[in-house]
Amino acid sequence: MDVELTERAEDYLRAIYEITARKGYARIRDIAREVGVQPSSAVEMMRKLSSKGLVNYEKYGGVTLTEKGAEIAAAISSRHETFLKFLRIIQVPEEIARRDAHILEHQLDPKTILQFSRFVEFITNAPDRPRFISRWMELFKSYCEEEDRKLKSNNFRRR
Amino acid sequence: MDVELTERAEDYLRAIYEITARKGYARIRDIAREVGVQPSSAVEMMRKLSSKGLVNYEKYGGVTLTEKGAEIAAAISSRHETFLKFLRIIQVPEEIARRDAHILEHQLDPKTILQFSRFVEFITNAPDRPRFISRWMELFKSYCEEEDRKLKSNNFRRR
DNA sequence: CATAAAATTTAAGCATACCTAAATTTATTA
DNA sequence: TAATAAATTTAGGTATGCTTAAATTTTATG
Repeated sequence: MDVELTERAEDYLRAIYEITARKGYARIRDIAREVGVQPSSAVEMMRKLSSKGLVNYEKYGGVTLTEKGAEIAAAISSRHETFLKFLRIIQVPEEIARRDAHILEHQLDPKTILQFSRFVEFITNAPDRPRFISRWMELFKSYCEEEDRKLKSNNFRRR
Repeated sequence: MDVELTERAEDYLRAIYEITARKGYARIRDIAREVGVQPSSAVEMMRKLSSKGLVNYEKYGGVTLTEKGAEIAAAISSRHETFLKFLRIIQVPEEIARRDAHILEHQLDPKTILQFSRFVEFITNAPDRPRFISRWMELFKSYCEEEDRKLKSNNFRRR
């Protein structure tokens, strides 16, 4: 039942998932742009994903996800969201967070991913201790700002 | 000044760093075992790292890190420690944490790594708020245990 | 010290995934 | 609708990093 996927194959799947969510299907060109490769590379990967039954791909036709492909892509996408939220919590700037969430979403042990998502859940939704949590976030943010100030003044001294 | 390294090259550097810390030098066999490849693959990588001036390598001789190599390896190793500590904080089991720290130590943006280490610092060393922090850890741990109990009883019901 | 065992290296090959350039197909527009 | 433009595909290559098997070198032992 389980399909072995390379990190890169997962990147392509998530890309297709996001594009099809927007416009119903994905063209080779869209996929290539999203993943950051040349169209010929995207074609190559479509053949592989198609042979694994994860995408519907016909030469010169639009690409869509099969049921199996969509299921896997949704899981990847959900992991992605978890890591994005997590990076925001630890105060990583938005643009960097978006980039690095892509890296985190691969390879980690399911248990690790589970713990990441519990952390996010604990921080954001902890239902009966909101004051405690908001205090945590507040303190961590102040701590980071203080550290940033230290960094800046160090840089200044070095020049 | 900066050297471009693949993820894999970093793995080898850290392996050599750890082995030499233990016994002063590393043999091809040690490196291969540590990285989890065949000796011939390790030889191949030694040639590359040597050509970049990161390791001292002579055919049939022990491998050591150059000054530059040691500097880079130390940075990688420190990142590794940060992620290991982090995974422990979010209650990832030790064995999995050791494995996944290797994955996290690559590719992430320096700012992201900085924020991870600040988080660890904040949780473990926050000097003037130890009661608050130990309370945080305690609460998060309870939360995870509760969730684990839920998982178990769900599994039980499904059988 | 000769020889057997162990370690290392070389050689040849494979898989992934990327690229450019040329060929082909599809879409657009004059 | 014919010609041109855009998109896609194919072909041929490259780089990384891995493997096994054979050759070589080093180390250990009878």
